[in-house]
Amino acid sequence: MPRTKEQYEQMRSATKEKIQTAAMQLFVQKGFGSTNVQDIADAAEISIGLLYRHYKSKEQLFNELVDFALAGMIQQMEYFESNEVSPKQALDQFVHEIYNDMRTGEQFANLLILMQQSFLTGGGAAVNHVEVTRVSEQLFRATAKLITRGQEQGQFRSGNPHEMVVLFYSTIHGLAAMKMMLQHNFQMPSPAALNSFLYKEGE
Amino acid sequence: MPRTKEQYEQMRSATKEKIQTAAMQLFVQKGFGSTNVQDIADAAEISIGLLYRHYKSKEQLFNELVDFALAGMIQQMEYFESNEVSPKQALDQFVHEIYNDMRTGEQFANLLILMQQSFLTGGGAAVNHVEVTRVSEQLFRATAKLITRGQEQGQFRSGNPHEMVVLFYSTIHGLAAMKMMLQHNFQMPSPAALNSFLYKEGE
DNA sequence: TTTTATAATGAGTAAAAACTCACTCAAAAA
DNA sequence: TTTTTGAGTGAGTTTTTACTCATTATAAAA
Repeated sequence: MPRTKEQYEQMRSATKEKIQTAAMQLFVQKGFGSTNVQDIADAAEISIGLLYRHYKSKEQLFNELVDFALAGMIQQMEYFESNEVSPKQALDQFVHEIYNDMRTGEQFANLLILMQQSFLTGGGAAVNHVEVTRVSEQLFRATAKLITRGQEQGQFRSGNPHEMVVLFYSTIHGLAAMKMMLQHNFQMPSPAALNSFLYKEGE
Repeated sequence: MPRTKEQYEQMRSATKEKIQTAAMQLFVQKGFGSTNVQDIADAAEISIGLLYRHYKSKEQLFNELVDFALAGMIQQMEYFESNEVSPKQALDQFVHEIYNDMRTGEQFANLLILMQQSFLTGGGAAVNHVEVTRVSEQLFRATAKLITRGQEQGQFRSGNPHEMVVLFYSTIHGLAAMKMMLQHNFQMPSPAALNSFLYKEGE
């Protein structure tokens, strides 16, 4: 006699999405500690009570968002490890995706900032922190292998692959931070500039 | 009959420094919102009361630390504008300082992270935010001029100077963030790698 | 119109955190 | 030994914020 299972399911997932969107925005904008649940509820246009029907704590909500970022990293890592395309193609694609996303939106930048915040958040009490570190290391290793292969094939500059990986992700992460700070004054550098330090001149 | 002015002054500045050191550490480590004044007082080995004799609020303390970072940026900017050395020398020196600081300590990285946090902190209520943006823009402009001069003198790669500046500072900032995240797993890339995208091959 | 299952509400509560203030402490000189 | 002055204290107060729960709203079907 009441609504169907599917209807309820649809309602729930709709509000969950509103919460996630609002929370992501606010956590990135103000930080975990300076964001309060009332703000999140207001931004999502729901009541605090409803927020707590979906997440048992502010921390759990934050963790779920971090998990999205982790899932994205794992997916990227798996693609790098699949060897479907050449190292240069793989990194060009990756940089291109980032470029497009960061020019037109902020999805990607937000996930990176959130990831960084997961290291601040409690100092120990919060978050799976360990999981984040583990996945990051995996992605770094996968990317280093890619670079090594690229060097063997002769398209990439020589240099310590691990060092190059750190520099690569630092640059991307730094761009996300700059975008957040400079807002509309931020001008995304071209993909070519972004990975020029990886490739030999002219490649 | 009590202590001299100088003695009191010395006592005050000693505790002030303890507060600043502790606060810097904690703000960078846990973020403004997740750091509480009790923690800061404990880390500085003083009472909360004494902390409030030096700073009228947690926010004011944070702002003073941000001001240190701003002062550093202004100093750097003035050096860039003084034209005491060639563009390449100026940037090489700068990168070298960063390299040394980030290999052996965390002073520099901490200031950058703090700067980023000044954008999160209240979302508007807190911090001089506007001041930070203004000084950043000034430093960016000064650095862009330096790059332009370097290009005219033929040592620098061609490319949009503003774009190169954004990439340059993004990379540095990203390295600071990486250092904070990876902790002892972080391996600082060499100065040569760091600014290779600025210079022509072989310069 | 009534029943029913679950979404949605928000005042209320408890815990945490920012901040105050009446007091003690320390050491130099009278 | 006493006086003086400002540093230093931390229990206590106020404010903020995370979280609860008794209650209401909704819409499909009987």
